[in-house]
Amino acid sequence: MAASDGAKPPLLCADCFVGQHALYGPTIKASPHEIYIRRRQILNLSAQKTFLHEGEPVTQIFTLYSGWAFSFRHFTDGRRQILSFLLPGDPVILESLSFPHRPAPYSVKSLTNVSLCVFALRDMIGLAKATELQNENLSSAAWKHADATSRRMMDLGHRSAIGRVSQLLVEIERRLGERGGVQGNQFYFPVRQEHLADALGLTTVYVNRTLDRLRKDGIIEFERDRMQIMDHVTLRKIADEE
Amino acid sequence: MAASDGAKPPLLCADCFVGQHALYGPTIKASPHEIYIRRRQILNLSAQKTFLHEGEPVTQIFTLYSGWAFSFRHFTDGRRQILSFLLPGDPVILESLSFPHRPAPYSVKSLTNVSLCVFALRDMIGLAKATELQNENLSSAAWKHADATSRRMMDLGHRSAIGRVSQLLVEIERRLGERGGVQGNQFYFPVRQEHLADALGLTTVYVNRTLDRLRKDGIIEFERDRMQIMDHVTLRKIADEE
DNA sequence: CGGAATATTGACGGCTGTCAAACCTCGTGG
DNA sequence: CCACGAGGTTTGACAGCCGTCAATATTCCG
Repeated sequence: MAASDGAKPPLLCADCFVGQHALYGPTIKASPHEIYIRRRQILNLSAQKTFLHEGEPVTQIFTLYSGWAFSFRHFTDGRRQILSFLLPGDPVILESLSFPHRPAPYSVKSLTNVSLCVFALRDMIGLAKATELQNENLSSAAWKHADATSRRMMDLGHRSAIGRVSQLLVEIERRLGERGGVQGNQFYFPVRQEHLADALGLTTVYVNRTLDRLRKDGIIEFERDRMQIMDHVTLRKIADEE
Repeated sequence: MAASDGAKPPLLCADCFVGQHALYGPTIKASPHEIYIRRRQILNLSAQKTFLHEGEPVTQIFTLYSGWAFSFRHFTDGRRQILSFLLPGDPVILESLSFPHRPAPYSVKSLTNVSLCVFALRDMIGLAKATELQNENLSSAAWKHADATSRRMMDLGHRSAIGRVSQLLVEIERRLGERGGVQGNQFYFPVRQEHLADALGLTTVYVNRTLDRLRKDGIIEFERDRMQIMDHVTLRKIADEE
């Protein structure tokens, strides 16, 4: 099961459920000590803390052990675009493994209390080069992430509000489900409507109307911090077609 | 001056104006032979040919010597998103240097007749690793391209039609100008309104109305294959603010 | 308990898509 | 040299999605 909000990582990486599904999965299974010795610290942050800043040099990368976060960029006029939501187990700023000398292409902010396992970028580049399997694994993850982000950005210009919202819900449920974060048909969802608006290129008012429509049509149920999907088939259909 | 539509590259890379401004600039200046021996062929294609296919393995990368092309992806419903326009001198599928084992993340199609200098991906990876300066140059170019694409995709959700069109025109004029492709305030522009629509997430009808508005306001002039910018200040202002 | 953050609802208007038709340009074949 | 057809551009009428502005309700948290 995914680590819940505020939970602390185990002392030894060998005992870490999250790590075995993380970017360094191949290594941690074969030799957890290799990860453990590279973990520089465990960082516990409260909600609403920006711990990676767009444009600044990147010297550390992270694994989000527990809690939620999100990556974002600012427009010149101050609005922000949320690029992706980061769930427990997700790597943070993985791109820097491929482009170690480039400044951060986005900022990252905690949405809830989070625990982060911190690694020096230098160490992890060394690890990546150590074995071909691990290198392929990291490079593959970086590529998939870039691909998914680019595809989502594409969608913004072409889908209706209800399609965008549905797509995001389907994606989040899938990603949470892969790591045991879904109970029955509901899951923890600490996302405000303002965050949805910033992620989907909508206003909070229209996000609210769209969620309301999905609720009135019996497709979802939700309250603060909780999302429940009542009709997966229809939600997926809307996500694909609208 | 940039190579014009249909022009053929010189026999020797040492004589190539385009190459000196291309991704392998540092090497070609110091030692043009290093590039020349890696050029596998010169490929001449007519307009409307797709020469790189999304999802297929990448074994060759290109420099677009003359003519225009564009990169794109398809949505499940058949619509397409143009990711970027490729101008004379631009590298094609540069990302593969960073992710050599990944399939192509997009397709590329010629807009006019084009001449392409073709290199084996393997050879260029070798070149990149040969010197630190060249490696940094290539990595930097790949990163900048990814950054620009991501930023443009972001914009699509947040800017009005006239803002998007203006931004694209400003960008194209800038990129063409950097390589001598602008005469006075006008330039060759072999882009159909349908392509603009696919790049900007609009319909052709609305692209037409938007261009018409810019023309009636005295900001641009255009006809088939030619674009002229009459009022740079206002165009830039619209591109930035709307 | 009080204030801040978040969610909800209503009224209104504009931007943009859709559908359709006409027009124009260019290359091609007769 | 003209006729023709395909591709591309332009214009009109209309509808609907979504933003804006504003007010109110609700929940959270100190």
